[in-house]
Amino acid sequence: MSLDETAQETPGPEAEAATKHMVFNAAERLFALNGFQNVSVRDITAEAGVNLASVNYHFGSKDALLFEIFRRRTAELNRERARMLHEANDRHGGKPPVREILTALIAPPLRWLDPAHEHRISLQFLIRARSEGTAAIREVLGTDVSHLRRFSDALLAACPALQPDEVYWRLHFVLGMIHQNRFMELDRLHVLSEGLTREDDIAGLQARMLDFAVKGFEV
Amino acid sequence: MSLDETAQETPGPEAEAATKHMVFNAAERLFALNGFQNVSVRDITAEAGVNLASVNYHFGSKDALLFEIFRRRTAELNRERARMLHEANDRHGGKPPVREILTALIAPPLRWLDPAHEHRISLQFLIRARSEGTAAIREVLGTDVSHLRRFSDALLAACPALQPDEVYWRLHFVLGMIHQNRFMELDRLHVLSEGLTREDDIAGLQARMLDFAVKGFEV
DNA sequence: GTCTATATCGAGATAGAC
DNA sequence: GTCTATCTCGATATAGAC
Repeated sequence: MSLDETAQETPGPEAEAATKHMVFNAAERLFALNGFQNVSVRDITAEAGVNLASVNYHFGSKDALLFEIFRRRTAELNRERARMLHEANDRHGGKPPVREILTALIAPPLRWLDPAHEHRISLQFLIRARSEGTAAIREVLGTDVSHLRRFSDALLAACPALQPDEVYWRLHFVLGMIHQNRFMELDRLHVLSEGLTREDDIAGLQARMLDFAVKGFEV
Repeated sequence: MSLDETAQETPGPEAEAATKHMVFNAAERLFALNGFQNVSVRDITAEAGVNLASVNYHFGSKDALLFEIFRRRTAELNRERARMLHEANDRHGGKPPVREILTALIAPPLRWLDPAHEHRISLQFLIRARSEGTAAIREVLGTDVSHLRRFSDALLAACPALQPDEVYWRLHFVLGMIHQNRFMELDRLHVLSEGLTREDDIAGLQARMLDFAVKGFEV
């Protein structure tokens, strides 16, 4: 009486949800690895082991599928970051130091990057969607900065000696460091360093990124 | 007796070269602004004001055209960087300090970013091609690290107190900062800072990036 | 060499049977 | 709800006229 088999043979609400999830996960994985335009609806449904029409039935269109993955993962990542920032606020009476703020910004995506983390591929998807995404995604990225503003405001408060534009620029630099964590760039680093860099040592990477970024905010 | 008109009406070797150049420039511009897959051969030839078949006649295929633009611009950028590194070597007896090395890495792409520079769009193209490019481009990027190695070697010599893997990671971070200079990211920064950041002040940006990066290499 | 017309292909979306 | 078969479109590439 395997639940899986039962679900597949007598499709009920669970089976519908299961199919939708399989499409979602297959699409995210393929988009992350090969890019949006290089992945066809046929690739996705084949990888998921479902019917060709599933994408349009469950999501409306390939574009809408991409957008829904982007929305969900962005919300998840931002939620983790916001929670860490909130906790840092609580610990420091509403005015956390730079290192704590940057930790809230950096730690969640790096946690996702861990080979043991279920969202390792989601981070690759998000970084890719950011540059290759559809017009709708670029729209959102370009105009909705409310999430980032929590961090820039915190940094402004933590760096009263700096000109505000300086703070924004340095935050911009840190974001560049975070976006550099695609498989492609990490592989290239591995080749360049001839294996010296241990890309799977996430704790070490986080410590290095934080040290680098925090130093950049000094003076 | 306009040379342009003559060239168009009696196509000679100059006209052929002119057509090829127009295709090259139109393609680079459209690829940089809209991405490779979103630009059709029809878009390119229409923008260039030439015949639809020109792309295949002069370059073989759309893929080959992309690769040729990538090759040419990469070579130009690397040449500028290598020259600056070479000059820094000359000024410091073969062992330049970190700031000079990072200047050689950062200054050329930032010069291209200047609105007054003829290669402003080429830099956008290069950053985009790096993430969205074809398999051939990713191949080159992933395996050919000879150009980067000149910089990592110089940094290793300039930072004897650091573990080599530390140096490679920090170089990786700086590359992330450089790749963050797409129009999209700069526009987003402009929105976030509510216009405080002056993205067209390239000298200021270079000073800020260098200060940030050099601090990151301290200790 | 250039251009028009077209061959060929693969994509996303969908109608209709079950 | 699911799946098969198909519609329709837009892409690259190319053959052949000039």
